[in-house]
Amino acid sequence: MGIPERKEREREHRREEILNAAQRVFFEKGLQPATMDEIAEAAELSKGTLYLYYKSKEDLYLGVMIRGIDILHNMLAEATSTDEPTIVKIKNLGDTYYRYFKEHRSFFRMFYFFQNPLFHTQVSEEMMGLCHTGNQKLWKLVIDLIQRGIDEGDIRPDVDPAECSMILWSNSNGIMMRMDTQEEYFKNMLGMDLEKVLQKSMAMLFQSMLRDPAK
Amino acid sequence: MGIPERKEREREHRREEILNAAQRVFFEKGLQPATMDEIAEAAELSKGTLYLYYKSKEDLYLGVMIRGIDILHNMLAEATSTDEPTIVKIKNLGDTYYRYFKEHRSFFRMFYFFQNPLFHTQVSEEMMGLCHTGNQKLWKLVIDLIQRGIDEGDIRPDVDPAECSMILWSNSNGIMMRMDTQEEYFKNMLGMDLEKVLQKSMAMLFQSMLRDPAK
DNA sequence: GTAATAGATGACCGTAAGTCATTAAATAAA
DNA sequence: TTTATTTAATGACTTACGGTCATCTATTAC
Repeated sequence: MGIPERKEREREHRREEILNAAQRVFFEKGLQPATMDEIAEAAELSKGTLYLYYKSKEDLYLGVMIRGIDILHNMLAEATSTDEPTIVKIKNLGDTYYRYFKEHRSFFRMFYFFQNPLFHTQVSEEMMGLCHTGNQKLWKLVIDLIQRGIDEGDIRPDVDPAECSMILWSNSNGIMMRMDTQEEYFKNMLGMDLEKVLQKSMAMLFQSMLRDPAK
Repeated sequence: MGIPERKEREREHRREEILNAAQRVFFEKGLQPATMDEIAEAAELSKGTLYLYYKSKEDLYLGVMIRGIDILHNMLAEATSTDEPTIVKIKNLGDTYYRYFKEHRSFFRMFYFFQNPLFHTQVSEEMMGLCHTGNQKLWKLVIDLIQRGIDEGDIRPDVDPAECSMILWSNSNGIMMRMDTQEEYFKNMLGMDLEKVLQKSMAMLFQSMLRDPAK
């Protein structure tokens, strides 16, 4: 009796197809301007059908965002699976997040939203759970690596890995958000080259984590 | 002929009244859920009248947000108009922003929005200009103070005041955003006390700015 | 007292998310 | 193979809300 299995596969496939369509429309128009009718048309389905597969527009949005989280996680995992010293890998994390920002800008922008609690009022428990899982995987990856740096003696033992991750994340994210929306503004108003600010600030933060600031 | 003047005063007064109503409704319900009908009712006016005074819902939102910027600016200005040493004043900036976060949470949350470019599609040039002006005043206050710290010799001369402000802002803002939305989550998942993380990270950043890290 | 102007109103419009009765297709039963 | 049943898909419809505008009202000018 393979019918239920085949149906389940078909259902999964359709969910993916809908997500593909949603991704195209979201990336082209943005969350707010994208309409369910447009997504339905892109998916070559009726609007009603979308709601058989996803509870709400926000759920669709989160579905796409989770793809973005996975991509980032894969990039970070790859960047830290080399045979370089741990301290170099930690540096790689920052560079990789910046590369993600440059290469997957649309995904990066989606993270803005999730940040804002006012915009997930219609999200299903399931999607929220997936988001948290993905998020946790990201944090774990960074925290574990810093812990390893401590264990290996390159990073000061009084550094708290979780706190340290938070600081690195806040700094890079804050600056990249500015780069995304107001790069020109900051260039003109304050003569700031945000890319340089990012590099310098990350270097500074790394420096202050090191046991031996000579290196 | 004082009639035009009186009318102008009345118009200003009504604009303020509408903004008061909008603020009440936005603070109670949030931007998305708040409706123009509710604001009109709170202002004891018809919806059409709101549009005689403000171009759009987003303009109203920005009007309220600008109040929040002004409050923050006043708090920062006051915190740095003491006769303490400059280096202490810089420390005060961070503490004051945190106090703002605690005491004016609703205003702090409004800043999320402005951050997100997808949500000001209906904003008037005028309001946008006011926002930028307010924003600039904030940056100027911080940058000038850091410059003074350099001039007085407490802060390393190779520090770039604008870059430095950006780093301090990114860090504190990033952590406070997390505190706002996910304080419990980070406490439970990673055992992080975000308030402590904020204190420690700010201390660390100040430290690395100092000419003589002894103090 | 009347005309002209400015201010306020709320019914109305357009749009878009989400629903649901109906239809179509696929599977199971006879 | 035909009929019944379950499952999937549809799109017209409902609801909600931002924004508009012809109409009405009050104020000012003449």
